[in-house]
Amino acid sequence: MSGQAGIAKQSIIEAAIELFTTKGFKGTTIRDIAGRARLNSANISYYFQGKQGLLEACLVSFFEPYLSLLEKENKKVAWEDPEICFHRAIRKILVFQSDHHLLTRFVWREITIDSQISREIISSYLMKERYYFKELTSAVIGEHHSALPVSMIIIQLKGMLSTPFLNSHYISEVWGMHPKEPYFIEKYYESIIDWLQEALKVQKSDMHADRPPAPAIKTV
Amino acid sequence: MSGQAGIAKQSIIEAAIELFTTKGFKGTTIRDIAGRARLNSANISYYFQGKQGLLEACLVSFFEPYLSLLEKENKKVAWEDPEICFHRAIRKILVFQSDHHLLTRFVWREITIDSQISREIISSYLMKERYYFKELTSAVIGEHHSALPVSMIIIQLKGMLSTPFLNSHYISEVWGMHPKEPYFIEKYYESIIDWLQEALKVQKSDMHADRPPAPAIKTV
Amino acid sequence: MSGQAGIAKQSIIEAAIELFTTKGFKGTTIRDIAGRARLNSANISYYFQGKQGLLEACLVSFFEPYLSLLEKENKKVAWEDPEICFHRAIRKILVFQSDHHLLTRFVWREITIDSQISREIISSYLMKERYYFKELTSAVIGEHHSALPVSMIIIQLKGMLSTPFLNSHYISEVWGMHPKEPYFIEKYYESIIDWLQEALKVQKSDMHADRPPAPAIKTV
Amino acid sequence: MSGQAGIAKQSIIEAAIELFTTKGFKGTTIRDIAGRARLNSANISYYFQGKQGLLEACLVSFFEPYLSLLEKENKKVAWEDPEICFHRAIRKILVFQSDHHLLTRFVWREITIDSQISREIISSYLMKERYYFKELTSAVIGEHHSALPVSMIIIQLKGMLSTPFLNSHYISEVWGMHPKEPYFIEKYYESIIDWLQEALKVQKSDMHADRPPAPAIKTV
DNA sequence: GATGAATGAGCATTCATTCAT
DNA sequence: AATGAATGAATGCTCATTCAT
Repeated sequence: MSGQAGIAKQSIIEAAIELFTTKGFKGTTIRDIAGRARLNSANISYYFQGKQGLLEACLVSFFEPYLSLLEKENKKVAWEDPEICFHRAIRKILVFQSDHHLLTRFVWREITIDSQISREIISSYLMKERYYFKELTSAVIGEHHSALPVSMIIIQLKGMLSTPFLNSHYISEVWGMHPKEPYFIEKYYESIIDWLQEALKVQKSDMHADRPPAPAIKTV
Repeated sequence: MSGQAGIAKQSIIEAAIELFTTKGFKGTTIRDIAGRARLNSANISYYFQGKQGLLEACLVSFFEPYLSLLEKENKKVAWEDPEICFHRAIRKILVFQSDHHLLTRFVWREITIDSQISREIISSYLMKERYYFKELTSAVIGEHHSALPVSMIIIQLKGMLSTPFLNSHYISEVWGMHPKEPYFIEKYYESIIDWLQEALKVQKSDMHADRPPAPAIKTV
Repeated sequence: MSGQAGIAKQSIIEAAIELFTTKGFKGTTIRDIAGRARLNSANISYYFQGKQGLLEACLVSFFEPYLSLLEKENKKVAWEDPEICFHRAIRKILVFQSDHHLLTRFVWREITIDSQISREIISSYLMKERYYFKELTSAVIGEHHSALPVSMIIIQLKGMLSTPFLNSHYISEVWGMHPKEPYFIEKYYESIIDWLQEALKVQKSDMHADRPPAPAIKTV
Repeated sequence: MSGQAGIAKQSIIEAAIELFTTKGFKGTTIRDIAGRARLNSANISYYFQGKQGLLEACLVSFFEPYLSLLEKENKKVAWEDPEICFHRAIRKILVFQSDHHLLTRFVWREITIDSQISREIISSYLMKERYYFKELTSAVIGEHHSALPVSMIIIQLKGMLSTPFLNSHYISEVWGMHPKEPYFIEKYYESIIDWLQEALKVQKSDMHADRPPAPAIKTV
């Protein structure tokens, strides 16, 4: 019984992720979802207490394993080389996102909309994510100064991790392959590590000594 | 008359950008927009031939100056140092996006939704963007090989340029400032240049000779 | 088995009466009822062949004992003082309605709605009620004329008998007690009898000889 | 313009009253109403902010003139014979209810349902009604005791005034005429006055001296 | 006999759009 | 040019009912 219902719930979530991703949350009707899941639309309200509940279920199905993954790597720092842990965390995140590339695109896009998402839920998830990134970074650089300030590293890292999934069309055009393909993930992982090693490099002197001055442009 | 109408059109676009950004395109009603612009909602259909037309007007108001900017820097490569041009282009893009941070967030988010946007328009804009980025990159590295493949550079650059605007909440939390503030833009510009210089470095030998092997993780 | 089922049926009816009374028939869902009766909602369709059947069961549970009561008093007229019988009938009706004050409120309200009730059932019940009232009245006044025409007596009596239950909030406010309380029923019974005795008084001459003329008001 | 809209609003209210009365509030769909008013159903939300708003408009359209009528007669007590005022008030109420017999049936029925009506609105209207009835009664009996306690007079009066409209089918059967017909209203008015004069009769001794004892019936 | 899953019809409501003025 | 009234399609949701277990 609960097994039967579980299958229905799962098929609804899968249909929802696909449609939410391609058409947006607001652009998807529960009839669309029900049609794709080959169920009656009333079941969505029945199982998830409404469209909003379904959205939250989708978000949870992304954030729970995502943060659990980050937490796990964070704990290993205590007895393993922090840099190895950090690299492995990045790799696992890429693989996880690749395995759930639709959901990933949907989540990182939809949280940029103020409404329609219970901000409290999202805020707490993002706070945890930031915390884990910061801890991993700190563990690597220790007492030293890195080439980039920690806050900048975190922001850029976050951008790098989500970019392929938010710009999948772009990547298809440039690479002729979908961002979920293992080969792309592998290459992309390598390029992030390259950047990260450079960014985390311990500094001895003034960090921007030999950079040419920025061209002057006036802000409006 | 056309002056009066021009003012009305402009105030509609401004209201639309604000609301589209915070509530999403589908989540915004034309009555919301009309209310904020202090106009009757029938005017929107009147001026823009419907909500869809308003959306396209917003996109055009972003992409036209954005691509014009890129094109201009691209032309200068003929008689100026390509690297200077590239850096200046990056700087101008950041400043432009900062000046129109709401619109920027809206555009880079909304184009990840398949529906509701005339794909032809978007595709051609993005194709041009890619072309300019590729030309600038090629102009810098010339015949040589860079540390990163050109396609990877372009993807990461694109991610870096949009990340602060797509994750403005995140940046507020980490930096205690909004991504539109000049100080942030300045620092962020510097960090992109650092990364770009590293990425464009001309290679003599195998690029990944001394990187530790990636930890093995099986993809599902 | 039928004992078990009987208990279930009874608990459903009790829950239904309570909810139908406070929320109306249409305003009550069978899940509400099932929830209150601590049963699965499918049982209601099972036991009563649908919500409509449950409604009819409720109506029957009111009208059967109500009319049986009236019939009984009507029969006694053959060998007892008709006036005593009439008074006793009124008393019993008040007590019966007091004992089932929720059901009473529900029934007298719901039959004023044309739809949703099998009119035939209701009509035949009300016809019987009218018949008994008329017989009782006739038995008391015999060949004579009463102060009020019989038809008027019946209508006002009907109004008086149902008023306290249809206006229970009103009575709570005025009396500080619920219309189901014995003290109120007692006083109310007395006032009806006072009115009835006056109304049934045998007339010798023109019945309205000394009433002041009604103030003239034009009907729209 | 506002004239046009006024006509639409009025036709909606008229259709609503008719349908609410015969089918109940919950049993009436806004499409029913819109269909009868020959308008699109969206107009109802447009004009009345939803079905609930339409309900409230109907209630207000009953209670405002009803209470205004009562208030007016109440004021006249200062310089006219209170009994005349009371009788005239009763007459006007009957005429008003007769002129709006559907609305009357609907209102006096629907307020017996707890839900779906903003209780605060109703409560304040009923409180005023009670107050006016009490004032009129007190003005007539002055310092003396009436045959019936004031609270009992008010409750019975209320019942008498609403009974014909709540039991219109009943009256049709008994009288062969509809309760809205002037002849019925006239006769009914007379019978109320008869009862009222008896009830308000000033008492000299114990009021129930010669009434036969009530037959004993045990309450369950 | 009793239950939870599943359904389809129907609900109030929203919304972009049209149109007469 | 500009507006308020009016519309119809579509949406999320509710609910009585059915059915397999």
